[in-house]
Amino acid sequence: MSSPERVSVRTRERIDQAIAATGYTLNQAAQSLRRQRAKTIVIALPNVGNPFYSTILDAVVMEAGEHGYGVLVANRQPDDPIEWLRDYFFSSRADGLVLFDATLDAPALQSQLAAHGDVPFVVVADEVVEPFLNLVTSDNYDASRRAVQHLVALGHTKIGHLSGPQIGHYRNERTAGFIDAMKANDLKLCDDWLMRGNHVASSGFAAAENFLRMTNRPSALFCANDEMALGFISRVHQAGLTCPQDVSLVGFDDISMAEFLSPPLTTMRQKRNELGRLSTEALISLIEGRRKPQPPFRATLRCELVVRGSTAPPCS
Amino acid sequence: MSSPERVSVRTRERIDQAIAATGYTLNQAAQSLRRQRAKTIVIALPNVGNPFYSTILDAVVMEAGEHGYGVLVANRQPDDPIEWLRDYFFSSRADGLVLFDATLDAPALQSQLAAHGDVPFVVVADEVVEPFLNLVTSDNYDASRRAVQHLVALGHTKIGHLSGPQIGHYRNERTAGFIDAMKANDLKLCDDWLMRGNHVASSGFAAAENFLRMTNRPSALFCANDEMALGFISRVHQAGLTCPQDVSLVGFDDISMAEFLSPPLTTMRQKRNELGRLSTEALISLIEGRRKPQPPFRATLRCELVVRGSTAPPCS
DNA sequence: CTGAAAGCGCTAACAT
DNA sequence: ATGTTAGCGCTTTCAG
Repeated sequence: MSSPERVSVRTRERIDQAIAATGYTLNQAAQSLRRQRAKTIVIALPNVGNPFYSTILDAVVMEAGEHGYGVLVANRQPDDPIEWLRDYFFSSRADGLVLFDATLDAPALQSQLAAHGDVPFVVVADEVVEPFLNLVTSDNYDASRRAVQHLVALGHTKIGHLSGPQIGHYRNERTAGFIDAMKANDLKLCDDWLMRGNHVASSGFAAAENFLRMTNRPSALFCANDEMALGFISRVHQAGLTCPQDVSLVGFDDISMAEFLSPPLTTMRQKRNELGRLSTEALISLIEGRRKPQPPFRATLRCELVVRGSTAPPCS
Repeated sequence: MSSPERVSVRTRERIDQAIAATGYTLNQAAQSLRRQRAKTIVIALPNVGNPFYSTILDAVVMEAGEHGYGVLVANRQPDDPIEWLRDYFFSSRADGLVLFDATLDAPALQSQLAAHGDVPFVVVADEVVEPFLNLVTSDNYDASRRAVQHLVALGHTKIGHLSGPQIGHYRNERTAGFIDAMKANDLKLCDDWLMRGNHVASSGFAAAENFLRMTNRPSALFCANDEMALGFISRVHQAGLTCPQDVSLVGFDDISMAEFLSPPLTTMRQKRNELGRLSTEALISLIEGRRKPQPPFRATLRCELVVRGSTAPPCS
């Protein structure tokens, strides 16, 4: 019975009593079958083990729960990720998708899902993906500019960048922001100082090897995420140099540990809770038809610079 | 059709063709309803955001996926956690539970679930919970002893301990292992050196405040997890002391970042992947009746000491 | 080996 | 305001 209003108060009471007495619970499987709605969403992550994603997952689960939705985690992709995601929906296991993986070909997925009855999905990514997709993102470009600005304000002129990977043909927003900020400040972009990592600590470690071999080193580095900054500091310390005396470092994300690193990490905080909450809320509105699919849902969250010990004026 | 053998090869072929042609996908909701099986398990975590749990979640999702099971994440508990978990099962949303939260009253949950048709569940916890429950755990007691042994071997005699919280009336295995190892080595247990934290970095930070105020400080500290060790180091460095010169530190877990801390953290590695995989495998066996509920499934995984830079012989 | 039919528990539509 | 019924898509049983 879905219309509580259609029944008299007295009957309602008797029903409630019976429910309490017998311990009745609605059978979700039957309801799903009948309603063609699973009250479940899927969240697809490239890697749950990553502390950045897990906090978001937290927020997604919270928000979904408040709307009575369960959250299925889809962690890794087999050979054909799109095929695999399709299954969740065509088998009516789930009503929608929060996609945290720009390495998936979102437009292709879109057309796949549309072919079988338009499953709504929301992308959470750093890149500004196709404008017809629902997207929640941070102001990566602008945040990166502000990160550089912070270093410039401290007096740095020799600034390097450790970027994340290039995703498909999308513009890497953080790298773009870095480059434009350097140009805006008339600072030289040295090719050697533009390094590429893949968002894990070991790639920061490797970049530091590089850094240490340089004869002309930058006095500051803007890292595209905190984990790479962590790896970088690790190697630098190992070589007997110290941060921020020998090199200032700005990270990105503000993972929970950033505050407790040595030195505490200056970083651009992403509102990860908001990313998770907002995307889930939008998805559920879409599923329940409260929001029209056109125009696409778009949200950009502002990042916030958190100044800690890893940045200081240059030493020379 | 569930018995592929009952049909002739030729018919089978025709069926497969039809499937390919029409893009048929099995409707999970209907199957669940008919079979009274959701092919879904629930994983209950105290906090997904914690990097320790998220890696395990990773493994659980993997293993479940290989058996065709989906994984629902149940993150936080409302007022009555047991009531709330019950719902997943009585509403036939899920067939079993991996419970990563010893703060839940597992025996009470057990009886609740048994009342409504015996939902199988497996507990993953550090404490040795009731022997009639299915449990996957690490050899926490023994691992802690070995952690102390490592410090003793380096020449430490003044050893402190930063413990995790006390869960219900269970014995804190790591603290017990620490105490027994100290006794076995005829080392003095100083009350001041026995501190309590709650597994988050800030509690390690707070413990270090304490440490710094001591007139007679231990030369080494065994922390019940890596995050507390991180917080501890952070505060100690801030005070101008260094690790391991002024204090040696052993952590527990070997979270992915431990290797990249400054100094790299010596720690007891838990096989978190195994914890996740094994518990899920056992749960699915239980669900599918391949394993009999009696005797309970019990597994204890050995931890492994990973020696890095945060431990050294005492300096004086 | 194949076809037919009942029914899992629910909801929406219709009848009273 | 309440009662009845058909049918969601599947599996299982029973008949051919």
